[in-house]
Amino acid sequence: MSTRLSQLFVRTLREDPVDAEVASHRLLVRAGYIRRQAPGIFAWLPLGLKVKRKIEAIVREEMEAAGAQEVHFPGLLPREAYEASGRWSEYGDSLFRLQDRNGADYLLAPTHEEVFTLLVKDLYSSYKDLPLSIYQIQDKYRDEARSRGGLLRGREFTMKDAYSFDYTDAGLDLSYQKQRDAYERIFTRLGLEYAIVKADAGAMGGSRSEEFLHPMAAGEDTFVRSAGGYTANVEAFETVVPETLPFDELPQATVFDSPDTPTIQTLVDLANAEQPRPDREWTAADTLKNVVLALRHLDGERELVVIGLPGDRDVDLKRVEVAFAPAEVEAAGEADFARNPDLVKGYIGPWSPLGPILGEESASGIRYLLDPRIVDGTQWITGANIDEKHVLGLVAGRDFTGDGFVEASDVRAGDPAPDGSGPVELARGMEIGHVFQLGRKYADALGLKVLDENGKLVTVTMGSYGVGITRIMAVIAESTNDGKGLLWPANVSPFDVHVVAAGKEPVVWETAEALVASLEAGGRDVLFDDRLKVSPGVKFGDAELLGVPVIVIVGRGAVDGNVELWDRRTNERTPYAVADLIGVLTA
RNA sequence: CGGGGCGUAGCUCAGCUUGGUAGAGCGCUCGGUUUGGGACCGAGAGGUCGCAGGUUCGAAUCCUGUCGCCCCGACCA
Repeated sequence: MSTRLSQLFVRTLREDPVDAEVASHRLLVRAGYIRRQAPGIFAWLPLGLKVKRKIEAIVREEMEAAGAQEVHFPGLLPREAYEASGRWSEYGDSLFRLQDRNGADYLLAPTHEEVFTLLVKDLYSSYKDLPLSIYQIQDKYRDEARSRGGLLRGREFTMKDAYSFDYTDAGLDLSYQKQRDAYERIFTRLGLEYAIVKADAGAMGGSRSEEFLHPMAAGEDTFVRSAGGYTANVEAFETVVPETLPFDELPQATVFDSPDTPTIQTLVDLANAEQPRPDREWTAADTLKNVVLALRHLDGERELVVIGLPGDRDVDLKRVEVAFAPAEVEAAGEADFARNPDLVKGYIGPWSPLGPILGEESASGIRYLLDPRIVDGTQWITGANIDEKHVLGLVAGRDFTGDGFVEASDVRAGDPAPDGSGPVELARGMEIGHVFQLGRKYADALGLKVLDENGKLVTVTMGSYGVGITRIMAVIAESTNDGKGLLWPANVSPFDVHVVAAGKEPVVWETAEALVASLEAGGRDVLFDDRLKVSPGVKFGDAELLGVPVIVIVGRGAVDGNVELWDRRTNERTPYAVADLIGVLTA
C-alpha cells in the first residue's frame, strides 16, 4: 500500500497549539494525528487512526494468544445493571448519565463489568463452560474532574477491557496470571518500560490487584520501589510495623503548659527548652499528631474520625481515601469542631486528665485510628485536650489505644519495604495497564452462579483486566519524541517508509514513483511526499514531525540512480543505489 | 471545588490603557519566479471580536452578568 501526502487528509501545524502542554499532546495535534473536539475528547485523523489500530492489533494478538475471545458491547447502557452493582452512585460525578425520550436513565459506560457479568449469566450455567475469558476494545466515557495531557487522560478513551470467569479461586489465579503474562508481552512488544506495582482495588472492589506503570515525569501515580525488587503504588504501600515494647517500668505521663505552639516544630522547640530529654533532643517523630477528618458515607451520613500519626508525617489524602473507600474524605471544618466541644483545636490528643477522649468507647465516641507505627509501648508528646496544655510520655497500650490501625501517613523515600528488601525510593509513573481479581463482588451482586461438579450452585469468581489503548499511544509518543517531532517504533508507525521527493527534475519524480511502486510490491506501506511545489525544507520538517522512523530521500543523486536512507532515530543519512535500497527495505 | 490565565480569521497572536469603518505572520486560492532544511513577487478569499445586557451619536475596546476553555492545586495538626 502507499499513500500520497498530497492526497492525505492531514494538515501539519507550524506552531504549537496553545492548549497543549505535554509533548505527546502537542505533537499529535501538530502532526495532524488528532484534533480536539471537546475537553478530553478527540477526533481521529487518518494518521492517528493508523497508529491506534496498530496498537490495537498487537493487543488483540496477545489477547487471542492468552485465550480470550473478542466481543463488543454498546457504550450506551441502561442504568439497571449499574444500580445492581452499586456503581450508579459509587461512580459519582465521573459517570456520564443521560435519559432517553421516555425519561429512562442511561449511562455512557466507564467500564463494563456489569454487562459482561450479565451476558455470561444469560448464556452459561455450568462449571463445564468455565473458565471463560472475553474482551473488547471499546471507547469508554468518564467525566473526569480534570482531563489533561491530551490523550493521556481523556473523557473519551479507548480501552481494551477483558474479563475472566472461573468457579474456583485457583482458576481465577490462573486466568489472572494469563492476562498478566499477556500484558508483559504487550508492553515489551511496544517497547514500553514498565513496573508492576501492587495496587489498591479501589472502587472496583476485589482483592489482588496490580498496575503496570510506565515511569515518566508526566505520570499521575507515585509509586515506590526498592533495590531488592519491591514495587507498590503509594496507595497500596504497607507500613512496616515495629516491635511492641514493654512499658511496665515507664514513668507516668506528665501534663505541661504549652502556649503558642501552633505547629509541631514550635511544640518540639518548647519541649526541648522546658522538658529536655537527657539522652537526645526531642524531634517531630516524638510527637503524636491527631488529624480530624470527616467521612461522607454513601448513605449521606457524616462521620468524624481522628487519625493519630507521628508528628513528622503527613496524612496522605489518597491513601486515606483508599483506606475509607467508598466513603469520601474531607478535612473537618469549623462546624465539625463546634459540634464536638471535646476536641480542643490545636491540643487534640487521645487522652486527658479526665480520661480517654478519642475512640469509640471514650467520652467523645469519635473513632480513633492509629498509624501502624504507634505500637504498644511507644511514648508520645501529644495534646492534652486542654487549651495550651500538652502531655509528655503518653504510652500507647497503657494510656491510650486506638480503634484500629490505618494506612494514612505519607510514604517517604527511605521507608523500609514491607518485604524486607530494603529502603524504597519514590518515582512517578503513568498507569498503562491494570489487572485485578474482582472475586465475587459482581457475580454476587448480579447473581452469576453455575452448577459445580456436585450439582451445587456456586458463585462465579471474576477478574478484570484493562489496557488504555489511546493512553498507550500518548505514552509511546511521549517517550519516543525528540523535540523535532514524533518518532514511532517501527511496529506502530503509521507507515513503514516515508519517501520524500526533493527536487523538481523529472528524474527525481520518476525515480521516486518507481521506488514507491517497488516498496509497495515488496509489502511495505509507504507514505510518499509527492507535493510538487513544496520546498525540500518543508518536506524534511514534516517528515521529522510525522515520525515515520525510516525516511528515503530521492533528490540530486537520482540522476545516477542514487537515493539516501535517512534514519530518523540516529539522524544518519546513508547513500544507496535504488536497487540495493529496495532490497534492504523489503528484506 | 480553590487559585491563576485566556476567549479577535483554519493556526499563533497584536489591537483594548486613551471608544471612531477589523489587523499581522503562517496556512488557503489564482498567476509568475523558485526547489537539499520551513523561498519570493503580485492579486485574492476568509472574522456574529465567546454570549447577553448596559453606557454612548458610536463598543473588540468601558460597565454588569454569563458561558466556555487552558494550566496549577486539592489533605495538615
